[in-house]
Amino acid sequence: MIPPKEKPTFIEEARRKQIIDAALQTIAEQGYTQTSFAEIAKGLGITKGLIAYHFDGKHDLITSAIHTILNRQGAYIKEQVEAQEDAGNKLQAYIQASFEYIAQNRAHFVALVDLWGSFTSPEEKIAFSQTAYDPCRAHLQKIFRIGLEQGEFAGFEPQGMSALVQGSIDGVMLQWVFDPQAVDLPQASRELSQMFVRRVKK
Amino acid sequence: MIPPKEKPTFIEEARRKQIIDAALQTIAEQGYTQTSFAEIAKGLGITKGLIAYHFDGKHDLITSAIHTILNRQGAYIKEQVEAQEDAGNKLQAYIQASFEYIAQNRAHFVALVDLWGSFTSPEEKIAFSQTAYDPCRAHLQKIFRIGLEQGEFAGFEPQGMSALVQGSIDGVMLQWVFDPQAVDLPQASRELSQMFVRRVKK
Amino acid sequence: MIPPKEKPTFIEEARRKQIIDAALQTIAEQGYTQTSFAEIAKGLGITKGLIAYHFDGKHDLITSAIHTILNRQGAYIKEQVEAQEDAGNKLQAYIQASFEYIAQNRAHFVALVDLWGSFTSPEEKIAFSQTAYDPCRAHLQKIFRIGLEQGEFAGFEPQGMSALVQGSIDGVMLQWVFDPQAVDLPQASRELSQMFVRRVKK
Amino acid sequence: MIPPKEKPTFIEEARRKQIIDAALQTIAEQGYTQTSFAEIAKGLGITKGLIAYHFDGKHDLITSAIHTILNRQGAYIKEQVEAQEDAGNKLQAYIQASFEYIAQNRAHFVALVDLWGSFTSPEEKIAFSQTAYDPCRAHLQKIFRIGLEQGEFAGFEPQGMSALVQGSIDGVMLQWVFDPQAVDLPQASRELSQMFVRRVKK
DNA sequence: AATGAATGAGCATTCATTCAT
DNA sequence: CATGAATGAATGCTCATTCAT
Repeated sequence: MIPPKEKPTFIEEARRKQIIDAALQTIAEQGYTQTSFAEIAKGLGITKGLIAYHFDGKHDLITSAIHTILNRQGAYIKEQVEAQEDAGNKLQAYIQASFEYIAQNRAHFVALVDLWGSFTSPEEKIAFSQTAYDPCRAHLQKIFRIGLEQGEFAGFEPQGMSALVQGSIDGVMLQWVFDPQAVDLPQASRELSQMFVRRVKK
Repeated sequence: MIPPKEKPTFIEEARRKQIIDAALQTIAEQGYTQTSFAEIAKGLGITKGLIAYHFDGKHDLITSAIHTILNRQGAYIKEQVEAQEDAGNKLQAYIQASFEYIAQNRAHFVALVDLWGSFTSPEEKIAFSQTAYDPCRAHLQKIFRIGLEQGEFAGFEPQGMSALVQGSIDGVMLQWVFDPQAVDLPQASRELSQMFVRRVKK
Repeated sequence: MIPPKEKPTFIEEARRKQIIDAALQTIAEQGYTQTSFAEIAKGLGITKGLIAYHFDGKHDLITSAIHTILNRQGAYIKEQVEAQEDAGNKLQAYIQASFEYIAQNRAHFVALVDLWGSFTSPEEKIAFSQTAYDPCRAHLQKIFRIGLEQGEFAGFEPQGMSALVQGSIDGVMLQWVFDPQAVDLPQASRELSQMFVRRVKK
Repeated sequence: MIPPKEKPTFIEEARRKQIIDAALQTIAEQGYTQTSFAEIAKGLGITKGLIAYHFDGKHDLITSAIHTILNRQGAYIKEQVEAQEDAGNKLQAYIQASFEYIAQNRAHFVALVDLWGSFTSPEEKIAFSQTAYDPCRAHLQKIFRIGLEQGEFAGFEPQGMSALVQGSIDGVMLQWVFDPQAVDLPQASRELSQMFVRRVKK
């Protein structure tokens, strides 16, 4: 009897992480369409067969890579937000942490933007959208609800506002990802957090 | 004397437009990486050789498609902005026209997002960024300068603010492009234009 | 009733000649495999459709081009040989005229060498061989027979010797065609004609 | 430290040799322009992808094939020449070995002639010319210098004479390659070696 | 006589994937 | 675990050829 799912060994996990990081770097440098298994393998000094061995096809690798990026960023933001007590400071922390993480991991976001192109069907795109945006918007809504409940915020609708905040962060980030000289990121971070904090506060 | 560039014939222009539109539709439906000459040709009932005949390679087709999208949107926004007299209304018109055009041409923007993935080198990405963003940010800056000169606006720096406004529009649009049910576009349009108009007015 | 073969009009002949010359130049410059109808047409300022109109396919154009080269060279050599009275001088004239013509029309022979590659089947290759070599060897044999009959030449077999003379000319020419600096053509011409005249004379 | 070039495995080398031989045979039979990866693969019962796997593009395959031909012939000639003691016999051995090798490997030279057509730019042609001719002419010059130093040869200039000898061999070979019935190869071999030996001897 | 739009077959090349070792 | 040989489908692109105008 073959067990259907062995728990991954240590070396297995290490390899996967190593391959994902190499993939992200290659995608950031050369673009998704130019990133083949062979290209990733070359950068690691392994063979492309080994990548196929550790991942269940290209789709699995890409999906894992995306989750890695989003999880790391999500964890960083969560940490910063939880360090703040009141809702206004939490919102400010959310926005500024988002920009901070992006600024320190530009390659990840260059890759992420490219990876959007790896989804073909509308269903995949919607699934990716939910993976990427839903946790973010849900986090923002939670902050908004805390503020509203505690009487610190007022006069807006949490769901719509979460899309606005997240969108503003992403849109500004995008310009910077494409051309770092086009946007002054710290300034944009300050301005956006001020604007939105003012907007939602009583 | 041989003229270096004959003016294109009527049928030439019609075919190019037809192929570009088909390409945009196919990209929107199936994604850039799945969009081959064969796929586009199949949808049009022509051969892929004909596409190669009318375009100087895939890069030319993609570039032409991008310019088509951006030019059409730019023209629409310009028209709406110029219909307004004072700077505040111009800014509001810019934001709302951006969303209106996107709402009516979702496929174009689904395609546009995918086409980001068609650029491989950092140089190409920066070039694309400038093609896409520079005219938009320049237009916004012009509006801001008018408002500042006429004493209608005050207390901000036009260059940074233009990146913020454009980024907020794009980021919100992006969520809607990926999943139309995730964002209430008209509400986002109103909210954003109010926020930014308030921010820049004296 | 449609007449099977109209006699070619003046403009028809002029066009064919013009196209053949352009084809030879393009082949010499860019190689046979890089020489498309479109390339030839571009150099002439006409369309590739017109080439197809005047020639019965690519094979016809190539064949015509080869005949043009060989006829021109053959006529020049014949003229030089006939200007000489005795067989030894005729042989010398043949060899030196061969080199002279080649030296003044290098592009034609660059093209000719490339055109060998246009024949696919062994039958075509043999046919080309006969077209190219038979008249030359026949001409040489005629000179040899004159010399033998008049008692000027002796001690060899005309058929084999004609292949040797023609081969020596062609082989030396070939090195010069590939790299003009590799061979001193006038010196080779003198040396070869001296060697062969001595060999066949009594 | 990563070694820049691993030594090829046994199977790798065997495949390369197999593919090169099949390529030469196909080129000889059908001509260079008709010889596609698909055609070569079909003859071997493998896929064209495998050819692309073992060779770095068509240019690499062609270059390897040419070197294979020239190296094999060069080795054979060298062996025959070195078996002779004095310069006159070395020269005779060179000429006769050249013809012998050609006679036994006609397909290789049919292919070689066709492969001239695979070079497009003048630079490539000159490079090929040097690859093909320089070692041959250098070998001949070495023989000539030995003869001159030992007082066996006299009255000629080694460089020019080497081009003449090589050219005569190639030109006669060419007629035979195109049409084996057009030339009596053994007779030509004897005649040429006699003529040149007489010419260079004191 | 000449054009240019259109075709369709063919090309080298790329690449995720499979699998015996 | 890891390799490297092998596959086969797909891709962008070229080009001689056809034909209505």
